[in-house]
Amino acid sequence: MSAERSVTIKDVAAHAAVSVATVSAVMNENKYVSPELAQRVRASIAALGYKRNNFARGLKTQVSHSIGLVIPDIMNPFYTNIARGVEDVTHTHNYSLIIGNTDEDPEKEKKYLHLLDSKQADGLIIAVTDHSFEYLQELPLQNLALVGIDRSLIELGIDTVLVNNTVGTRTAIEHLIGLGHRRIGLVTGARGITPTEERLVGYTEALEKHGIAVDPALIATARARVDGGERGAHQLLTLEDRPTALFLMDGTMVIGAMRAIAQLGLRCPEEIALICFDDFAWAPVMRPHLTVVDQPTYEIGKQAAHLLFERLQHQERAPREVRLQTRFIVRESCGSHLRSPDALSRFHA
Amino acid sequence: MSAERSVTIKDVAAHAAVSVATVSAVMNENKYVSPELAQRVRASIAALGYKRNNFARGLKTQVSHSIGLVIPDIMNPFYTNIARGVEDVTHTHNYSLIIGNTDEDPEKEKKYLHLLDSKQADGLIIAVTDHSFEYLQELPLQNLALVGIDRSLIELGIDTVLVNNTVGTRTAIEHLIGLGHRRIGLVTGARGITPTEERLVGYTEALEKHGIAVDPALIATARARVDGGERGAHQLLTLEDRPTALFLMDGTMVIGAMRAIAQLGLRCPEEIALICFDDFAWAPVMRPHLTVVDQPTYEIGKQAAHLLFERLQHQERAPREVRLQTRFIVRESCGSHLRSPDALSRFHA
DNA sequence: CTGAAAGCGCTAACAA
DNA sequence: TTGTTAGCGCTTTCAG
Repeated sequence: MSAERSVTIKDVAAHAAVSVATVSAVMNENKYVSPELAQRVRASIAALGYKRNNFARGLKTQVSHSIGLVIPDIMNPFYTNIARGVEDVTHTHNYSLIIGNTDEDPEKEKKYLHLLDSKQADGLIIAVTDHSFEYLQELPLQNLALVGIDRSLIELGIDTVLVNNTVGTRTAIEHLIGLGHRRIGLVTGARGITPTEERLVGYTEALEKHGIAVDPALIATARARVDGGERGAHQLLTLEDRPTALFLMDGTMVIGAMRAIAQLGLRCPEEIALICFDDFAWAPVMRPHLTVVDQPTYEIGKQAAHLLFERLQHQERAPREVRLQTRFIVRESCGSHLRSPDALSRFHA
Repeated sequence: MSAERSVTIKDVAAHAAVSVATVSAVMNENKYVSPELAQRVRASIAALGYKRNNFARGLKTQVSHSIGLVIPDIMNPFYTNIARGVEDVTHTHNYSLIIGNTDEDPEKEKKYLHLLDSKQADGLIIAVTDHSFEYLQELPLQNLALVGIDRSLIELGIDTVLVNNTVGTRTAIEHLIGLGHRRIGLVTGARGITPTEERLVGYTEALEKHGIAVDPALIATARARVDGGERGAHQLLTLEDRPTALFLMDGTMVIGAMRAIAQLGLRCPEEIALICFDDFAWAPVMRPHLTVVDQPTYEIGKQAAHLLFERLQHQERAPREVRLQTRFIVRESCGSHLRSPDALSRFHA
């Protein structure tokens, strides 16, 4: 069973009665070809249903017209949106997008990096699992353009796009403080990665600005998944002196937190206020409607892809770090509307 | 700026003082090579940091070790999970996964098909946008193994994996009927695609079985997105003789439906019962907790990928259609717990 | 303006 | 058991 010999550039040349060089020239539009010939060639291509072989092309040019996206988990809505953003611009460039989930496992990450490298991907957008800085540098990925997302890689001279985590967090925490909260619990994801550390800074800054001491007991570290959020929230909510508000670092964790709250028979926001990073379609349809620090996820992906294609053109351009703004969306879970009719009406507007 | 000439198999051969054929043989393990030589070759590979050029390899072998996944939208959790399932098995095969979103646009779909074809993807998993049957056949995709998901392609001799839509829907509708509902509204996605049509059959069967006439006014067709769900639900709920229950065909639409319900000031499930296809992490954290027809989405992706890799091995195997079972999960939005303490306790168990 | 021909790096006959 | 070599299909000088 062998598929019939697929049609090659030679066949097209023969059919159009020109040389292969001419066929190549019309396809690449990089040489003058008389209109008549060009026309004949195009007709032959259509007639034969010819499609250029990407292997042969790549072998010659060393470009694959594909880029990779390496992220922890596509099922996390944060990354899903990013992926969509990346994919949309990739598509407009007629490139293809290869996706790899690392599950925050450095080994898996390394494997993907090598896989994409051997596939001769032209570039890579990556949310590194931890500050694997040296590791990334050591990798023999010389020909691979890189763009980091979510975790800053600018110190490595790698283009990066992320959000202003510090400000986003500080704003939310100050809002809570303004509502009278003094014991504010924080459930973080993995330590050491940019978003966690920067948000921790925002948290600390907000507290200190208002003369509130940071209580380490109020900071739980957990897996950035539903179960992690549940565990982290549970841990904090079963403290003798439990917090009156909780800040979750991601949109999956907050689902776990709500489970923990329900399980402990607490009422949100009356007994425990709740704010989290990431907005999503169902946030407004949860009870209570979630107050969130929204990240422009789709835009992150888009910008990262733009940066990547830019670098593909201009290898030598200086590395850039793009900081996108978060948006604080007050709904109900922070308890604003309990004290301030204003906030509530703003939401319902 | 030219990256230094990358090391080739020739360099390795020279370094190890053997022929290129030997180097190739040890890498592919398809020929006997004496342990000493093999050792030497491996050492040279490591020493030189040699990585096989995928273009050259593919040009020769015509296999790319990559497959494509063409879906309407990765942001729909249904497809997100499928993608993850596909990706996981792709990864174990050391293949890479190329993703394309069609947005249900046949042109975009066609473009992706061609892109993947020209990239010489070894196979493709696809959720076709509509019954583009002839279209798919006409495509000169001879060398591309295909697997359909969600939409049945078995009549085209293409492996397919989907769920038992008819049974899933019938069960849910009968549950509603058992609860006393007689006017049950249906918000469908695009007509003509397998899931829509099969669920329509399930709906009809359930009604007819209980001697209830199908009222066309109770069936709304809409875009399978949040906004479509909202519009469709709104349309049905503003009928003079509005339904007492709503069945939504997908997990994004139901969010829209809940918005419509809230906007119309209706209480769910007291005034309007609600059931939808697809379960998701946040379904249990919505108020009311959503009663759903769960689809094993991750498993669909996994099975589809398995089918694809199987076909890659055995081109001639007869096409198969895999039907996975849905699971009816009673929570609160159907109103069961209002009438039946049993159902409620079952949920809380 | 068009064509001939030399590889790109690898695999797999075929020889030795 | 190992090596020689002919392409895979395309791009791109370089001649004409």
